[in-house]
Amino acid sequence: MRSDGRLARMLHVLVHMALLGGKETSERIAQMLNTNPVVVRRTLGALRDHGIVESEGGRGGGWRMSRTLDDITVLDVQRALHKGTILLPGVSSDHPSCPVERASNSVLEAAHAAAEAKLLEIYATTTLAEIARIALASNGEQAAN
Amino acid sequence: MRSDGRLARMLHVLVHMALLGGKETSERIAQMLNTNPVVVRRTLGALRDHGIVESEGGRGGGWRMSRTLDDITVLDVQRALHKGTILLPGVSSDHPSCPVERASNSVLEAAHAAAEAKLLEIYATTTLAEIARIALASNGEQAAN
DNA sequence: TCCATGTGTAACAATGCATGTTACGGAAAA
DNA sequence: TTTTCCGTAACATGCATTGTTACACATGGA
Repeated sequence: MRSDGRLARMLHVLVHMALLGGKETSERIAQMLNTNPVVVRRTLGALRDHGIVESEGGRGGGWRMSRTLDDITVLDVQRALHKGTILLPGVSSDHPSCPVERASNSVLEAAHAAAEAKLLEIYATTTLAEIARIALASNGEQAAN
Repeated sequence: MRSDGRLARMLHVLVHMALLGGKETSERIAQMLNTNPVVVRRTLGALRDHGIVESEGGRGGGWRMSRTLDDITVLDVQRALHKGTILLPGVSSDHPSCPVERASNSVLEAAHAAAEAKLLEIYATTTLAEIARIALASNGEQAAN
């Protein structure tokens, strides 16, 4: 299975933006994420469509938080980035009518559903404010990245 | 995140092999999985290295179960196919020294660890015999597929 | 009005991983 | 010796994320 670093990156950058408090350009955010501005716009655009951040074009434009860190959960960010389930069961569809295949798939699906429920429970109850608190507790420095 | 159908495929084929009771060639197993023999050898080879199946070369050779379905858990198969964790947190490593990135990663890692624990609990307590029972309950036919 | 500085988006290459496929070499039984 | 298997290397393929370039559009200031 392969990783998708977007959720981690967005948590990272959202906390930074909130701590910095103002407006940030894609260029500056790209530096925080060690990537380039297009990737930032692409990913932050999804968050904008879900009311987490706002963007402004033209000179003096950039990105700004729409809500406070208290009001954003990890699940909100996850939902903005991906629709559907987080974990995918990895079932097989070689012989859809085979009862053995169906039984194998159903067992895996049930297991993954249970794991996903656990994940959702944690995502839904973890706010970005808590991440900020952890970060500040481990290091007083804020604007660093 | 991306799918990996090997676990589902191996559960499928192992139950079939046990129900059929004898020895199967890569060719016949490939038909069960709607693929080709090389993929079967590649994947079953990992199970052989973990004592789940045995292989025999030459004329009349093929694959045979090393244990009964009661004695194989989903976790055993998972472990044979993949080393390490099942779910990967999808962390970021853009600025490893940044406390905000570290806090984000640690939250995600903790959440995934909890989800993985749930998954492991189910995998470890689900035997292939149970999958066979489910399959047989839904359809009396055994050798079909 | 012109220009500098932003976002928005299309288009494409690079990467990683599972999977599919062909082509061999080697082992064992008839 | 020939047939029938497995074992493996060496590719091609499909798909999703990420990186990159290019260009259209918006906005504020000189």
